[in-house]
Amino acid sequence: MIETHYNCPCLETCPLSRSMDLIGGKWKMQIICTLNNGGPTRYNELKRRMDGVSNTVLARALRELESVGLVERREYMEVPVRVEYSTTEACDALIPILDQLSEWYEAYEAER
Amino acid sequence: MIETHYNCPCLETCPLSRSMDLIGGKWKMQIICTLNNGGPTRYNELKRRMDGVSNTVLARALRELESVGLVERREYMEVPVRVEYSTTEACDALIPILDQLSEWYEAYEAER
DNA sequence: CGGTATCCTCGCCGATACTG
DNA sequence: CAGTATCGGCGAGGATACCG
Repeated sequence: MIETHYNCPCLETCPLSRSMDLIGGKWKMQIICTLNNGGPTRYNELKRRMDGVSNTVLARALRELESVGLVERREYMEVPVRVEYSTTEACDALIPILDQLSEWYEAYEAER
Repeated sequence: MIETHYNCPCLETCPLSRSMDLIGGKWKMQIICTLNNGGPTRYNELKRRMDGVSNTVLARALRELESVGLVERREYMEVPVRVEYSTTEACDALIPILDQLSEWYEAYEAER
């Protein structure tokens, strides 16, 4: 019998790892949840709701999420300027999966 | 109209964040995938299949996964000693969700 | 209001050597 | 074989000040 290599598919191209590259950071899931719950949200309002995040970090995470198409940034030419962030369709498709992950954790914790 | 606070549920007790505490590190999902694909696996065999992980890091991740009940460690009193790692039931319940996350990524990537 | 610029810290990750 | 001990770097995360 020839020794087969059951190498983990989670190497360079693993879609699971790639997913985590997109939503893995410390705040990204929280941003997604907040935008999903509250709809389009202005920058400072988002920051208030996320209690504890700094400007540097929140702005960076938002830019990254926007650059990969998970969050949409809309700038309204008012004075003072108004900027609203919201989830994209690609992001919305992710929500049910995150919900299941939450449910899994609740069940996991209940049995411990 | 009273201003309601749609504060993100993803604060201290958010099950989503707690899930990530369990499986978030750099290698943990890969360990889970490998054990799920290959069944009970010995330490060095696991290390080989995970191509690139060091002893320090793999052993640490395995201990953490074991301590939270996602991975089981079985030590057989042979000479030389044989140790096999496998997924627990709680971990198995997670697999379908991770599969969905992978599928989401494939769809996401296809549309970009 | 909605950020950027700058600097810093801390802990994850890892290489290497060693051991029961 | 299956790890632990030790040390180090490096980058995500963050505090603070400032800007268009």
